[in-house]
Amino acid sequence: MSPGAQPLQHLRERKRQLLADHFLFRDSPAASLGRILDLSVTREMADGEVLFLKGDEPDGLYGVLGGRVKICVDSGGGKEIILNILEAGEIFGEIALLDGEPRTADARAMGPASLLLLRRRDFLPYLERDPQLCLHLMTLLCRRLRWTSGLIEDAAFLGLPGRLAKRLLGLAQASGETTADGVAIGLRLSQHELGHMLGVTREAVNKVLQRWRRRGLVDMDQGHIVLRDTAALAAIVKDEGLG
Amino acid sequence: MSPGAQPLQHLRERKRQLLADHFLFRDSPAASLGRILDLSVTREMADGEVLFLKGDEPDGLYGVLGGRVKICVDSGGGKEIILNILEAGEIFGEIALLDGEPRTADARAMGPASLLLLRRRDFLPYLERDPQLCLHLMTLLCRRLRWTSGLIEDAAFLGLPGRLAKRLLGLAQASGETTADGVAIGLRLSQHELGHMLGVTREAVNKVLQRWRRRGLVDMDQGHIVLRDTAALAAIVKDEGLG
DNA sequence: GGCGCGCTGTGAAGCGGTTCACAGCCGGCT
DNA sequence: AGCCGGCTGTGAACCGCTTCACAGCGCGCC
Repeated sequence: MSPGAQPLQHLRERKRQLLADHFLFRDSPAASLGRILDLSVTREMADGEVLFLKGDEPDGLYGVLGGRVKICVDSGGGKEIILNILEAGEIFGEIALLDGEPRTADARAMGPASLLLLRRRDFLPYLERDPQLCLHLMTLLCRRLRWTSGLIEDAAFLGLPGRLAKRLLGLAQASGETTADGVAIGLRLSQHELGHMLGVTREAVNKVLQRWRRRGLVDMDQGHIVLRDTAALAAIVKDEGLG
Repeated sequence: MSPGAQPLQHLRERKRQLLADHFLFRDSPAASLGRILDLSVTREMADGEVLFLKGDEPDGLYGVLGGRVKICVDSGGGKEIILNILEAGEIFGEIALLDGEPRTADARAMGPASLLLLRRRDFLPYLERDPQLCLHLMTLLCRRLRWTSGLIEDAAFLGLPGRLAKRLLGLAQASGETTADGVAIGLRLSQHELGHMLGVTREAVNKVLQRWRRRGLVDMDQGHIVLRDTAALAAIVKDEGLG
């Protein structure tokens, strides 16, 4: 169980698992997977360490072997928005991989993390000869596009309570565990970070959560949030949706 | 010059031009282009006519032969956001083409328009055997992704004046003509539509524009907007960016 | 232990944009 | 001509979120 103490064979096996389990490489034969694996590099990151910054020249495609990575953008004046938080098993960085333009956002480790890197110059030539993989990559891009369009819609149509409820429900689905009291969100997120995800201040998030706690919709315990009434939260999203 | 009176040869030629000029098919040999052309269908639209709605099953990839098409989303309660306005020569609808999921937004004609349609079932098999085209399609998706990420950033970091200035400068670049007074925006957009592009009300747009007109930054004349001082507008964008 | 720091909780004041209400203007239609 | 509908211009009231200010709490670190 103790990470870092594993021999090299295990590392390669972890990398293989990551790729094999991801839908990008679902249809790749074992031989191709092996060749891709040979091209891959690993990188260990400390808490808060920067992987790349917006504007950087792209290096390649990343996969999360362990830990979490935050994708975010900073305005000059201290403001920040968190576009996404990626967990083990997820792959990111496709945009700059494919078009070779500078990165569109920052990536930093949240807590220690270990990553897999497929360098652009190694991977691209490979990609050109694998139409199946191309198609999967396009599906991935489509997913991202649907996700970002969704964010734009939500920002335009929902108020803070609606967006917060929607996000909490999403987090619960992605990493929640159901208990007697309701669904506990696995991720430990500060209210500050929640605010950054929604484009509002920490205080605004707090006030909504407090209101909901008094009404019994949620519960908070040292940073962990428990959704006690997911139906009511879903209703808040829906109500605000109709203007 | 009179459209609609053209013989069929000219129509096919217009379609060929659209495809050949678009960067998606830049590297396609003439033969492939001909075959794709054979698969394509045209469609004439009246002002305001609906091409498809959010949630519809996808039919295929569209190209604008003439006129303009508005890509937008409606909330239940009358609110609307305009995600994009596409002009002749542009191609859209790739997301649903590629992943086969329901459409993410509505598309309607702004004024009469004529379109080209490549049906999904005809085009997809073709695509699978053309890795070069796949790569270009991915580049297109990347561009869209960069565009939508930009919208999210702007919404989070800029106030209304910043977003408006940025959008006007963008429109000027895309369809502006430089005159003695400054850059006139070719597109005739109502303030209502401008508001929908920025996620604010028509009144808010008006008040900002009036302020700028009094300061000599812009001029308005029956719906046409002239940017008289693009440098000052760019400065507004930049200033708010570090806020 | 005690100190400091980062997170949480809360209220007061301010502001940006909405909503509502109304007036003028232009173009199209009859 | 006269009317009507859609766009523009403008002010007043309202509201949601920000900003600022401060207090408490838990945890790690010296």
